[in-house]
Formats: sequence, C-alpha cells, structure tokens
Amino acid sequence: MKVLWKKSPQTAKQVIDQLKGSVEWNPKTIKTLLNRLVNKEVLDFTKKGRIYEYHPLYSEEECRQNERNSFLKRVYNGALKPMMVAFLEENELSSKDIEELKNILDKESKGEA
Amino acid sequence: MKVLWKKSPQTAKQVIDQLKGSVEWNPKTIKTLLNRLVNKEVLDFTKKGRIYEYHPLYSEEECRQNERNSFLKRVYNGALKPMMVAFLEENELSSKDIEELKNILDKESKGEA
DNA sequence: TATGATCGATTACAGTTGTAAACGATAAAG
DNA sequence: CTTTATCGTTTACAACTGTAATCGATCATA
Repeated sequence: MKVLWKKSPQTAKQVIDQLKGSVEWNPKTIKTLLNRLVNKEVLDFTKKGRIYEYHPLYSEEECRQNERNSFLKRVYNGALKPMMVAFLEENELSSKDIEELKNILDKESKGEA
Repeated sequence: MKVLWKKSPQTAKQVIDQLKGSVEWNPKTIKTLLNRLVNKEVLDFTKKGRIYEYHPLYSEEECRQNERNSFLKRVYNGALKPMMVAFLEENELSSKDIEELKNILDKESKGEA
C-alpha cells in the first residue's frame, strides 16, 4: 500500500492506477484500505474539492526502523550479533558488499573508544 | 508460546506452569492456544492416558529462518546489504562482536572465488 | 434539468487472533 | 458410589484483516 511513499500526495484514483498491474485489487478494496489507513492514523488527506489527496504520516524509513526493532526483539530477543551471523550465513553477498560492510564495521569500532 | 522449544514434550499443565510468571494468561487461554497451534499443524501431541504431551513440529531455528526471509523480503525487498547497514548503524556492537562479524565476512569472501 | 458516473462513507461478511467460559468425560477423593 | 476437580473440546465474542458492495452526495453530460 505504500505506493504513496514513492510519490505523494496522490488521490485515490492515482493510487488505484499505480497499483493496477502490480496487484489485482478491486478499486473498492483500495478505497477501503485507504480509509482504514486514515483511521489508523498512518495516512492523512487534504480535500481538494470533493476529492481527497492522501499522504503518508510516516516515512518509509521510520516504518523500516520500527520493523527492524520489532523483528530483532521478537525473533532474536534483541540480540543483534546472532541475527547478523544468521543472515550472513544463509545469504550470499558480493565481494563489494562484503568490503563495504567491513568498512562500516571498522568505523564502528573506531566510534567507540 | 514456544516454551516448548526449551523442553519438549510437555503437558498443557506443564506449559501453563512454565508460563506462570512470565506472562499473565489465563490457563484456559493457554489451552486454547495449544489447540490452535495443533490445528495449524505447528504442534502435535501424543496421548498419555487422557493427558496430552505436546511437542513442536518445527524447530526454533526453522521458524527463525522463515522469519528472517519474510522480514528481508517484506521490508527490504530482499536486499540484504541495505538491511545490514541499517542494523549496524542503529545498534552498538562490542568490539568483540565486530571482530567476529568481520571474520565471518572474511570467510565469505574466500568462500566465493 | 434529469441522468448517469464518480467520490468518499458506511455496511457486509468470512477468516484470524486475543482472551476466555461452558461442556462433556474421566479420574480422584470422600 | 457420589461429588468434585481436571482433561481436552467446543463455543463465545470482540477486534482486526481481506475483500468488496451499497449508499448518499455531487459532478458531468445530455
């Protein structure tokens, strides 16, 4: 539902058109979802005549941060390293990515005396 | 609900006792949950007389793996490196952990020629 | 101005989850 | 043997989610 993160504000019709092709939802369904997101206070809108322009109340990065924290807590009880190890062990990374991650780790170890 | 991962099999009563203190659920509630987990085929049981001993059908690590994959896909569209970077940037790691992670990364870069 | 298309709001309805009580069978206690 | 406590099973019910149709108002069109 967060086609609105790519561009905002957008009217319901615009959102529906965006989603056409990517998912197979009835336009009615999308209206309902927009409505519910407004009720949950994650979207807001401004009236342009009788038409609403919707816009997100939270950035994609804010949501990701929430997701990261809750995932880490729920699945790993907050233990970061074991989680990192598991991800590293089951996914392949390009050597470039590996270098970049090592650089970040280096910076971290400097950050704390 | 996965006190059963720590020790299994266990009867409903044992599970209830385990949970006493950690969470505030009515024993009835716990029975319901056990039942639903059996229906969802994530728990199974063997009858000991009229009492059931429950045991998990999937290991904790199997579930974690699922959680990891769905999280990575859902929140990061499967892109591992950005996810790693975000986790590293918002959490502190001990220098020991940092070293260990770097070692793993080293091994990975050797693993692929 | 009457009519049909379109908007957002309201209502629908099945499935899942949180939280538990009621029910029927059996084992334990008197 | 009767009463009571204890099992697992079934039923309850509200909130939330997936998926949409309907309704009342308004805008566009004939």
